[in-house]
Amino acid sequence: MQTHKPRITLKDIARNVGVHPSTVSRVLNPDTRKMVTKRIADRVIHASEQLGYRPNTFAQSLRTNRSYTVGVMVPDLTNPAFGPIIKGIDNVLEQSGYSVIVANTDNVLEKEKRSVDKFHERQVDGLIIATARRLDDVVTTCLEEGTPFVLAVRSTIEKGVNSVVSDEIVGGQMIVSHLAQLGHKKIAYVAGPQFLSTGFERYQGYLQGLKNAGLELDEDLVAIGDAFTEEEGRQAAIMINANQKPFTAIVAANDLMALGCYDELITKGLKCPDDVSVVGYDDMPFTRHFNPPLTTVHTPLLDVGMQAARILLERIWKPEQPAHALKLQPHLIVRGSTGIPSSFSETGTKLTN
Amino acid sequence: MQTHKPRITLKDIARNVGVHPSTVSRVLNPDTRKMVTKRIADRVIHASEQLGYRPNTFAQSLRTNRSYTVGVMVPDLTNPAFGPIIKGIDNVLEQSGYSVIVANTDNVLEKEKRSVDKFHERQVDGLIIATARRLDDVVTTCLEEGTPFVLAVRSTIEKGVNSVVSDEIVGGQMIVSHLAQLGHKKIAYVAGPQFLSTGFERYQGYLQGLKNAGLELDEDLVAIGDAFTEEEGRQAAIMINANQKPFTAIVAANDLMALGCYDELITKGLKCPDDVSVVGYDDMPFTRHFNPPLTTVHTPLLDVGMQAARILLERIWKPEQPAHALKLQPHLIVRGSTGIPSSFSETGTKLTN
DNA sequence: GACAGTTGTGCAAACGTTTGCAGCCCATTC
DNA sequence: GAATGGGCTGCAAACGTTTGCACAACTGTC
Repeated sequence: MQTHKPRITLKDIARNVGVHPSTVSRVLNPDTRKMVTKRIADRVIHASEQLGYRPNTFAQSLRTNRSYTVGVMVPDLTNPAFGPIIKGIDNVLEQSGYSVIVANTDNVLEKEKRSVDKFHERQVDGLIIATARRLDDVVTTCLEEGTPFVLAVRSTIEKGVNSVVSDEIVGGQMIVSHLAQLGHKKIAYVAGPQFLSTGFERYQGYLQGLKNAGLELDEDLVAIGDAFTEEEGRQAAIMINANQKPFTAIVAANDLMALGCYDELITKGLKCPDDVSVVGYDDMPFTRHFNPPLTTVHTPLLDVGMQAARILLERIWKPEQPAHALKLQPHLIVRGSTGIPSSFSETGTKLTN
Repeated sequence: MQTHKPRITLKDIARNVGVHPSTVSRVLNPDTRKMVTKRIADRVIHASEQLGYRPNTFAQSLRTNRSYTVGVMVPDLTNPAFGPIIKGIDNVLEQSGYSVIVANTDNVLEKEKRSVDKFHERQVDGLIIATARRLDDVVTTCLEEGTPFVLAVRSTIEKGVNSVVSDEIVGGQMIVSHLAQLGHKKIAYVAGPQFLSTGFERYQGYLQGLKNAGLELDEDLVAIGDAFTEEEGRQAAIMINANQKPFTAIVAANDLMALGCYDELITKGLKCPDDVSVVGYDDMPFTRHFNPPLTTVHTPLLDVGMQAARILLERIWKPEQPAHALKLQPHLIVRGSTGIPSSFSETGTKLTN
């Protein structure tokens, strides 16, 4: 039967010191402390810490309409890519006294809406959205309602939104350029969902990369997955294989899908990179330990989180500022999953069984 | 220049319908709805959704002293083990209308204290703590203050705390038993921090496992890392190697440390599992893709999160209930990193270079 | 010594809910 | 028809802050 300590309020301190609660409030609030005599202020401060005063954030928020709270929406917490992002966000926000509320939406629209509703109810001061589709209801309503928010990782087609993403198109190009340089000519593509900016733009990067390298697009070597998952990656790889066209490399829209490709290659008895090279995207944790270590594009996830948080803070402070669309530069990390194409598999012989 | 919609309050609805705000409140609150006539209730509900009413949670919380918010403390969000846990927590809590505030503490005590302070200020209804040390100031103060909380993954030595963990001792035993069955006799151990229950109990399980198998402990084959990280795992493996005692298997206190061991084996030119078998712990995402696929103990991380959340809810509802210490059963997942010991490496020949 | 100006403090309203209490109305009962 | 009682609704206080305003007490000037 534990007895909860009774909450200490401004009134208690005031009574203790012998002043009015409003004076105590002024002392304890940095912005107004200068209004009150140092002598009294000291006594108030002393009393407050002696009594163990903790402001009641509800009362504060009710009065001021600021919650010092931001909402973060992520599609899937089991995807290791999102841990670092949240960590980055938390890092910078907690330093400014903000707390982060997370919501895992499982990529389902219904949940996203519910979450953003909940966030509104809770009067978050701002939102960081990592779930955006290229055209996204949730985002447009946030825009209309004037909620400060910034997109992370995924952007939308509309302009004038705060966002911090990595330059996916450049990333896609880098990959193809790397493969072309190794001598690959038949480069398959396992695309991510085209309704996500990441899926779409990486694919655009791939197309541009082909053009740059003077290679031609073969649509039989492209398959589009419905989600950024291992399983979808595997299915896409299966579909490409089913077309019976020879290829020496396969680039996947993210690391998870690349893993799916690994699986399919194994079941087909193909060795990576000897028979076919594979490259992923994201450089999520531990990709270097995969078998083989995955060549991928590194996106600075922690930075994405931190920058998103910084921009959000700016918007919260001065909402009228123009939107800030930040593009971080990705870079290619070459590991063991890419190599010189084998003339063997290039003939397609092995692919048909 | 977006014009924020003015907030709709109970008073607005009341005026609209022509009743008193308190009546509106009673209608909108499920527990009290039955108090008011259906006819009026319907009109209130209609008006409320037509006006787009959103309750002000601050006012509610201020009045009721319940925030429908819980705090979650994790040591490191980049560790993929914690994503699933948080997801599990979020899943069950959001269904009951709770929001989760996360704090990443980087394993530093200072931050943990700050976080828990912050949580108190925000009047969270409960805490889920995944950062606990075996003796932990933060936990004991929470206990004294009567804050409802439950430990996840890591427990403390004191009894009478709510917790949901996996049975680490059994897990440790299973590993040794598996290796012994394969014929291993010299089994090294890369221990985690002994001030964490996971580190400590897994080691105890290892010791017990040796005893069960009739094997003797060789302290030269044990090294203790200061953190559950790749780097610490590598360092520990280096120390064990430095002792120049032969061994055919090495069990690491978690998957990350096992990866560190992989690295050290590679630099020593040893093959896994041909020369030495390696076992991890946790079965974090993608371990099956490692090179070689890591034999490990699966701890049901998602379940841990979900159960922790459920228990927390129970405690919030009826705080006087006795504490609930839940132990989930782990199970061994055998993959490619363990095999029959080679008599070759057993002689220690290769270990000395 | 009256005045204006400055500085510091108290007063009270307000933020939007919830909830015990009081009172009204209507139906039921004798 | 009066009394009893039960079902609905309104009233007002309270939760703990913040903040515009009023006011008191000084300081300095003419």
